[in-house]
Amino acid sequence: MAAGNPTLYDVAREAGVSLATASRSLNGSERRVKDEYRERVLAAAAKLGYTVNASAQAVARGGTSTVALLVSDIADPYFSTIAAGVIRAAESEGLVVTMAVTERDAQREIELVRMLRGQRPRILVLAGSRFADEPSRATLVGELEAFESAGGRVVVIGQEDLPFATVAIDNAGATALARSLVELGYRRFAVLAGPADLVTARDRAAAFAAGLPTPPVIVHGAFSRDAGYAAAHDLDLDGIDAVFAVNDVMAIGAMSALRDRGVDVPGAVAVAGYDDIPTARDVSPALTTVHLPLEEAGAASVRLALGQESSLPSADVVLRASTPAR
Amino acid sequence: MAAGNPTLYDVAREAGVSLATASRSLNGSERRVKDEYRERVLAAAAKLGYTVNASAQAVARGGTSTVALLVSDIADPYFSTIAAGVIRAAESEGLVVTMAVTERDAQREIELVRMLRGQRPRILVLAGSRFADEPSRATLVGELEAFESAGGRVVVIGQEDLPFATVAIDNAGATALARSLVELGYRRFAVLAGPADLVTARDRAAAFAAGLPTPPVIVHGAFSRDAGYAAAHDLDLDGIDAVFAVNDVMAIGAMSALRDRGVDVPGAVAVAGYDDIPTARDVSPALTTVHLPLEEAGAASVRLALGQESSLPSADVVLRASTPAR
DNA sequence: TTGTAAGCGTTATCAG
DNA sequence: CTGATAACGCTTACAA
Repeated sequence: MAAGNPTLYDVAREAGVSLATASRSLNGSERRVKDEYRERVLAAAAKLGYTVNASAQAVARGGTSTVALLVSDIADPYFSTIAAGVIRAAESEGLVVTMAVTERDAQREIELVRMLRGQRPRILVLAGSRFADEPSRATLVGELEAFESAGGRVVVIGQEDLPFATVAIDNAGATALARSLVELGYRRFAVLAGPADLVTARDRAAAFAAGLPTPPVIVHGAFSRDAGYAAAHDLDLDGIDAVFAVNDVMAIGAMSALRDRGVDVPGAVAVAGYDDIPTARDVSPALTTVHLPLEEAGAASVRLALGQESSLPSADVVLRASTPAR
Repeated sequence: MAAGNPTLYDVAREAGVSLATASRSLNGSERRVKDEYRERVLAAAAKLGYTVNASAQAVARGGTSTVALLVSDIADPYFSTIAAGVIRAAESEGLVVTMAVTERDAQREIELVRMLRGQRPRILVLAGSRFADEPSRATLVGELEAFESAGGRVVVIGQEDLPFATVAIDNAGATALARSLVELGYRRFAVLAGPADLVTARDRAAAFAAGLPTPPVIVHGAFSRDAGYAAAHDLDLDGIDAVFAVNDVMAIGAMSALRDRGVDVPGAVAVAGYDDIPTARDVSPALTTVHLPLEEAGAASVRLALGQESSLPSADVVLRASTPAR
């Protein structure tokens, strides 16, 4: 029974009409086929279990209906939330999403862009912050420009550091957060700043410092939960009354480390993060953070690519129990 | 400059060879082309910025190199972890992943399977538990059988309730968990059991009860964090000393609800979950749960489809601070 | 409105 | 080992 898929030709034959008529009834633009034929075709298609061959369609039409999404790590809630938005918006436009993971490797990212280019997606969405002074940056930009000049649209979710349409993720909210914490009575801050050359991490750390009367202690590390844990584990807490991690997963890792060290949070030191991932409200104490409209950003990226302007909610400080008033 | 992509024909012309030779140098099977030609082709391709058109390739070859992945909700850590595994394994085989989201809607799932079938993926992975007595089940099975008889492979991640290759997710670990809790001294249990007709939820609740000397209190609801919160919010705690939620996100929601109610966890009641999602260890108290090898399951699904048998680690009980000895 | 036939970009067969 | 050329499944002028 390993039949292979029925083709449009099979359907046409079964329905007793021409290939063209079958095509028009099934996929072609509106109302150009006599109802009787159309119905016969539909019936034949159903009977044979026909599904259109998207590849053949793409070749014939000279383009696909897919959006390619490139993320750093799909298991990270930051990206999976963005992905959810991209998929939701894409589906509502009848587009299918193909996805790849860079693992924050710039070289790998370029290879993946090339591979995804091969799919001829309509839209290519790049989520995930870039590293400063990346030698391969020019190659990446060249690849993306080639994609656009061949008719594709690229959209970046994150910072405005690539010359393409971008859905901006607001990192300046860290300044407002810093001010809020100062207002609550905190004075001596440590910042778990992530990688020194990751644009997002750098921007957030800088924005946070900008909201402070005096410079914080800065600790670098990776951008992950485990790095947050490690940094907080080794942190010299002397005189520190609040820790700001440049993203929530680090902040949550840090809270775990402090707990394991026997440090009272928020009694001895307060903790704050950035992103407002879903679990931020479920850790104990619930995590103060800056809410980012990530799902919306994902959805906005495909709308932007389609030429539909849409505005994002702002990034708002969310004060929770991890930073009570002093 | 809106050139459109260069075709293989362009490359061949630029290199001064035939289409066939260009194809063979770039994609065809190994070593059949004189080095000089091959190099000329490679150079021409690089110069023109050629990338193979995957759709055309698929039409010509009669098949794609993609794996289609269907999940209930990509923002849920359970699925995003599985997705990470699928993507990792797929990439290592040179396969690209396309992905869609069912939102736990059986009708939608069928539509998506049809749409994904249109992409002619090599492999179709279905993650996400099914509902019992689904009237549309037969339709789904028919669709999947058609896919297989046309040469595709379907793999289900979850329970053995569909007649296809499946990577089993072990729900029986709930019995071991129950026994562990009894051994720790707990006696009166409440189970946040999720939807009564969701196979996974039902299996876990039943398996848990099977490990108990006396029947627990059962509360149904949705399978989400918010449902866990709601259920725990309304739960009659009288005489209850431990709550088991059939997945971690519910358990974590429940912990938040108990905290909001002013109930001491684990002092007054202990809480346990299932899955061992990454945040399970970061909530406070850290959550006792059953560890599931989700990433591995995702990766195993594509390996299984490719005929490479691979075994999964077992589901293990992980005792943490949310269930101290009584 | 329908059918014929010419592509779309690749691969694969089959002679040179 | 190379090069014409016929598929592959579908869309879309162009004719009828």
